This record gives sequence, C-alpha cells and structure tokens, in this order.
Amino acid sequence: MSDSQRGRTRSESTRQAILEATRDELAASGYDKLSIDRIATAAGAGKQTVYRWYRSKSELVAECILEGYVPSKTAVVADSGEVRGDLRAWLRGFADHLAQTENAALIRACTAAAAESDEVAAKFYERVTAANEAALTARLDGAVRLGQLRADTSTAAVAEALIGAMLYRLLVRQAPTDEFINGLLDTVFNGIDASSVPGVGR
Amino acid sequence: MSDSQRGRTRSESTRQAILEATRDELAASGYDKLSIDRIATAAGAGKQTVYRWYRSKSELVAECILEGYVPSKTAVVADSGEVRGDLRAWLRGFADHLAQTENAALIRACTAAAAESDEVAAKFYERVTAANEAALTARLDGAVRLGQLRADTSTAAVAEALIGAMLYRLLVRQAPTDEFINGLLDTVFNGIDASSVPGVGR
Amino acid sequence: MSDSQRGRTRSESTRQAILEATRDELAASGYDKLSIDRIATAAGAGKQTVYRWYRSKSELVAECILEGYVPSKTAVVADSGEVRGDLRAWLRGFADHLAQTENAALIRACTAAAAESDEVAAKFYERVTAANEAALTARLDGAVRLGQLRADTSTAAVAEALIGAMLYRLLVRQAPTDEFINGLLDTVFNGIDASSVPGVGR
Amino acid sequence: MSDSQRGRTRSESTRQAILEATRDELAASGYDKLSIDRIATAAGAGKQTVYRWYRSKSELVAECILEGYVPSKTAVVADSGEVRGDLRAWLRGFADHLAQTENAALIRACTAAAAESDEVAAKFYERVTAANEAALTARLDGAVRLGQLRADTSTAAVAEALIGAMLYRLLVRQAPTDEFINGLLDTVFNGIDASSVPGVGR
DNA sequence: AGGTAATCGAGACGGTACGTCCAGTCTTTGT
DNA sequence: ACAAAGACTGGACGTACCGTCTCGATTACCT
Repeated sequence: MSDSQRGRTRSESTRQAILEATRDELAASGYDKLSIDRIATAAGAGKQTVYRWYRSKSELVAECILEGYVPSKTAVVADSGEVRGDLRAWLRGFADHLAQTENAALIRACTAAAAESDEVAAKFYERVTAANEAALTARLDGAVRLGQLRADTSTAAVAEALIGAMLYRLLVRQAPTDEFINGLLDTVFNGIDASSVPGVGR
Repeated sequence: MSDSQRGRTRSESTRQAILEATRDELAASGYDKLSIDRIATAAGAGKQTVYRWYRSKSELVAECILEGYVPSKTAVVADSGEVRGDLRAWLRGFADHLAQTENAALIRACTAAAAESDEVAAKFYERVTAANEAALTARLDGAVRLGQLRADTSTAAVAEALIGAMLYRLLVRQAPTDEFINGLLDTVFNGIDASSVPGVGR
Repeated sequence: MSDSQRGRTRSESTRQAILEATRDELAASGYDKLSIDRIATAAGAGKQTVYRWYRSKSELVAECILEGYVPSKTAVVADSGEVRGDLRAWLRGFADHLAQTENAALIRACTAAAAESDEVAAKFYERVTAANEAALTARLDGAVRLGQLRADTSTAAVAEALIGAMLYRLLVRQAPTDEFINGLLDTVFNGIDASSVPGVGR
Repeated sequence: MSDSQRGRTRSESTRQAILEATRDELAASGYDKLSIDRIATAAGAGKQTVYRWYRSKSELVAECILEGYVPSKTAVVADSGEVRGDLRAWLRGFADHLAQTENAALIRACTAAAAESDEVAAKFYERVTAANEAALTARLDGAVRLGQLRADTSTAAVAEALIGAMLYRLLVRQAPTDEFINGLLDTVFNGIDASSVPGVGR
C-alpha cells in the first residue's frame, strides 16, 4: 500500500494538551485575547506544533468545540412521561450550566468565534444545534406519538427557538430565570393565538 | 458656572466620521480584526482623537451600536389588522435585511463584540432587544386588546424567542427561510400542546 | 518652509541606548547570534523602535561601527623621531587592544558582519581603514619628508598590509606576538630583495 | 575482532553530496543564512544524516573548508627563475579567482564562519594559511638559496602580510587591482627604509 | 488684541502577539 | 545500524496593533 507512514507520528497526546489549554484560555480570556503563544506554552508544545494541527485561531477553536472540549452538556432530555416538565427540567439544567461563570465565558467565546468565522459557525451548528435538536426531537417525537403534542409540531422550530432564546440571554447577560423559562414554555406549549386557549372557540 | 468651555471645542463631525469608519471596518473585517489605526486613518483623524472620545475598542463599538450606525432596522411592526400576517411580514423584513451580506457581517460583528464585552452586551441589549421588543409589544398588545391574542401572552418571551431564533440562524449561517419563519410562527401562535389544537379534545 | 515637524520627535537617547546594547551583544554573542529582541529589551526599547532606526541587523551593526561604538582605537601614531619604533609601538598598542577578549570578540563580530553585508563592509572600510591609514600616512609622510623613508613609499600598501596582517591574525586566532610584529616590520622596512641589504652589492 | 561492521554502512557519497550542497548554499546565501534543512534537501539526505556526520553548522562549514570544497586555489607558486614576477603572477591568479563573484562570496562566507567559531578558525588557518604559506615558502626558500632574496627573510611574515592584505581587500570589497598588487610587492621587496634604496647610503 | 488652554493630525514610544522559519533532537518505517 | 522523512521543543524573525505620549498647529474662550 502506498500510504505508509513516513517520519515521526504526530503526537495525539500533544494535540489533546493543546485543546485542553485552548479551552482553559478560552474560559479565562475569551476569544479575541486568545494567545497562541500562551496556549503552546501551557500545553508544553512549540508554536509550530499548534499551527501544524490548526491553521488558525478559529480552526483551533472550532476543533475545540467539535471535540467536545466545550461541552454542549445537554445530550439527553429526561422522560418522566410529563413532557412539559421534562423540557422545563432540561432548560433549567441548561440555565444552571450557564450560571457557572466559566461555562458562560466558554460558550460566549465560542459564540464570538462562530460570529467571526464561517468554519467555526459550521462546527458550532454541527455540535450545538444538531446535538440539542436531536435530544429535543427524541423527546418531543415520543410525546407526539403518545398524542400529548400536536401531530404537526415542528421540532426544528421549537429547538431553535429555545436554543436561540437561551443563547441570546447568555449574549446579553440576562440570566435565564425560572420566570423567563416558564414564559417561554407557556408561549411554545400554549401558543399565543386566542383560539389556542383551551375551552375557547367552542 | 464652573464647567465653562476652555480651549478648542471637540469636533462633532470628526466623531461622526470615526463612527462611520468603525461601522465600515466592522462590516468588512469583523470585530477582532478591527484596527483603531485603520479607523483613525479612514476617518482622517488622529489616533488620540479616537481615544479621546472612546476609551477602548469595545466602547467604540458599543457607541457605534447605540448611535444607530448599526441599524436594528425593525423599528415598527405594521398593523394591517391581521396580527399573524404582520409578524410574518416583520420577520421577513428582518430576514431580507440579513440577506444583505454587509448587514449580516455587521450584526455578526456586533454579536462577537457583545460576546467579548459586558459593556457592548449592555448596549446591544438596550438597542436591539429594547427596540424590537417595544415594536412587537406595541403590535401584540393591540391584538390582545382586540381579543385576537390570549390575554396572558408574555410579550417578552415572544420577542426574545423570535429575536433569539433569528440571531441564532444568523450566527450559524442558516438563512432564515420562509419555511423556517412559518414554523416559528406556527409554534408561537398555535402552541405545540395537543390541547391547543382547535376543535380537538371535544 | 515645508519640512515642519510632524508627530513626536524621534528619541536620540533611545538610539544611543540601542547602539550601546548592540555593542554589548556583539561583544558577548557575536554577529549571527545577535538578537534584536535582546537588544531592544536591553536598551529598554520596543523592537519596532529598533527597526524604525535600522532596517536590518547589518545596518544596525554598520551604524554601530560608524558611530564609533566599536572603537578603531588607533587614531594616532606617536612621533618620537624614530619611525620604526613608533610603528612598533602602534602595532603593539593594537595587539594589546586585541588581547582583551571583549575587544577581539567585537572586532571579529564586525568582520563577520562585513563579510555578510556590502553595506557593513563599506562602513567598516570607511571607519577602520580610512582612520588607520590616515594615522599611518600622517606619520610616514613626515618621515619621508625628513628623508628617513624612501620617497616612493606607498602608504596605502603599507597600511593595508599591516592592518590586513593584524586582522588576519585576529581571524585565525593567532595572537600577534612581538616576534610576529618584528618580522612584519623587518619585511616592510628592509624589504626582502637581496639588493636591499645595506652594504651588500658592493 | 571487536570493531566488526554492524548495520548499514554510512554512505560516503551522501557525505560528498552534503558538502557540495553546503558549498553551494555558502556561495549563494552566506554563512548566517545557511539552512541545514535546505542543505539536507538539496543533498537528498535526511537532516539527521547531516548531524550524524557533523555535530553543528560550524563544524560542517569547517569540514567543507578542510575537504577543499572551498578551494584555496593557490597550491603552488610557479618558478620561472624570476621570483618577483612569480609572486606577481601568483597574486594576480588569486585576484582573478576572487574576481568570480561566486568564489568571493564563498571565501567571505568562510571568513564570517571563522570569525564566529574557533573551530572553523582553526580549520581555516590549517587549510588557507598553511597551504599558501607552504607554497610561498617553497618558492621563497629556493630564491634565498640562490641568493636572490635576503637570507633573513621571514617567510611567515611575508605570507601573512600578503594573504592578510588580499583577504582584507576581499572583506572591504576593494578589488585587488594590479596597482595595489604592485604597491604591495614594492613594499615587500624593496622595503620602505631610506637605507634600502639601492645605491644610497654608501 | 493677547493670553491661555484644550483639541487637532501626525507619528514615535514600550509592549504583546502574530505567523514563519530554522536549529538540533527524536521517532517511525524501510533497507 | 543507518537512511529518508518528518514531527518535536524552543527561540528569533520582521510586521501589525495596542494604548500612551509628544510634537507643531489650530481654534476657542477669557481676560
């Protein structure tokens, strides 16, 4: 076979160390104060090695997200039978996660990175939306099958509205209070149209 | 009074030129590649003059947003009597605005800036959410009064869900299609709870 | 007049500090291990300031030579009436100067710099040869006028032979001993041609 | 026997290729821009192979000189019976050699290398002075024996004065003209002392 | 009208980080 | 064991900006 190994094999453990150092820097300093020098030093690596793996700051951050060094944290939505309560619990779990300053800083840094780079944006979408939407979809679809939710529910719309609202709150430094979460759930579950009020329209 | 004017008066027109140059740079290069040097040169100003008005990069960007050099574009929601149609029109208008690459780049840059700086975040919230929420509230409250919408509608929740979803789409480079907008409106207007289906539950 | 001062005036004292730091580095580390970073730090200057004054390492070294931070040390040849003794004293003075390791390192570094760069070579010639040749010429011409030396003496040839021999010795790490100096003077004063032996040929 | 051959034998032809590549780089780029990477690539060798033969850049250059890849060019001084003419021819041959830019660059690079490294200086002396002095000595001694030159001629002094003067000219980029060479020979053959003028001093 | 003082464009200052290049070492597969 | 290939740490390169400071040259108010 022609693709035999030539030269020293690239050190996977160094790569891990770089990603970990990046995550720490990201949480500590934010995206645009990231210093490749500092990351390399913290990882015990040469600067060139960082650049060998990742061609730019944004690619590095993107990989950091994708490899899960920035946890999306919210892989599954519990299933207690009561779908609204499950979603509330999930959103509160998300809110609790963001209540940790370090986590908040990390995700904000990723947001900044995604805003600056198409590449990071793609990874961000892939990791954050896809994962969360999958989790939500799994739970919502079950509820739809049981007749607890409308058959025409657009999972994608619900997922993006919820995630979007949470990230927006994170961005503008408004902690997502229980009140806010309840308002969100009321809107999404009940709808706002007058005809959607149970017992009305009969 | 003691704060009488001494020395040369600060040139308001230079300040305008700085803000305009900042907006252009922001759209062209994004937040973390902003260069005060370039801004000053483009504005025909000295660097010191920039710093005399704004103490830092983030303060400059914040002011840029607040002064409306970054337009929120969506000051009012039309009132045709049909509230759902009005919201659809408003969201489509927003989507059209973002379809212009320059506008999209500009708002993404502001997003990045807000992610990096509490100060910018505050101004961003003040300008973007407040303005849009006010516009939505004005329209929604009218509809509530006419009995077209539920009395318990949480305007804030609706506004943040809609804005959040739109910004999230911007962030992850998914253009907000009509389909997406319709899904969003269906969710928000109809709700997803099975009991919210009109004519069901009888 | 149109050449009015624009911007802050360049700091002459910083320039001096840079040249001094360069000389120290040159003596300590030699030419190709010169580090602009270290020079800047030692001079308490930013790297950019070094590059503002001198576009390259070689230009910096050249200026260092020309400004006399690398002393040619041998400005004048004494005049005791006895020209051969005066030259011997001058050569011994040169040898003593080179016996100091720091001085030797410094001149060797300049030699290396001159070898690598036309620009430095020009300055080196201007400063070292010109100065020494002038000193030698002044002394030799006097002796010629007094009839102590041949009228057809080529000062330039003598100067370059002496300086060349001394620098060559420095280069190959052969200390210029008294024996060597005497051999040199014998050759130059007496000549090697058999017909130049006094009292021979009769 | 204990020094039996173990493993693959070191390739002499690779070593030659390395030295040739070094000479080419030296002539093209000078000493301090030498790149081991480039040399290895040009020689079709691995970097480690270079370091297996030569422990450092300066040792490599030193060896390059010693192996004659940097030609001293002037192995013998012709013997036509007329010693002054022979020396003139030899010096002119040297001058012609240096007139080739590539040769000049090569020797200047070696000079720089010698200035920076004791090791290279030793090899330089060994190869350049020793070889030339031997050539000059062979010729001068013959002339002394024939009574053409003074019996007390210091060959070493003559050799170093001539070589030193030529190298100094190379260093300061002053081509050694016929005029210069003649001045040098006049000085060395005739001497400068008034008493050395033939027919005078009686 | 003349003095005083803050502002202006310009650009040098000490620094920090960039992304590239190279030195010298280490590791892998192949000969 | 040596060879080519190439990844490794470490460190210097020359450039670009940062935010501050210093120029001479404007304005403007205040005697």
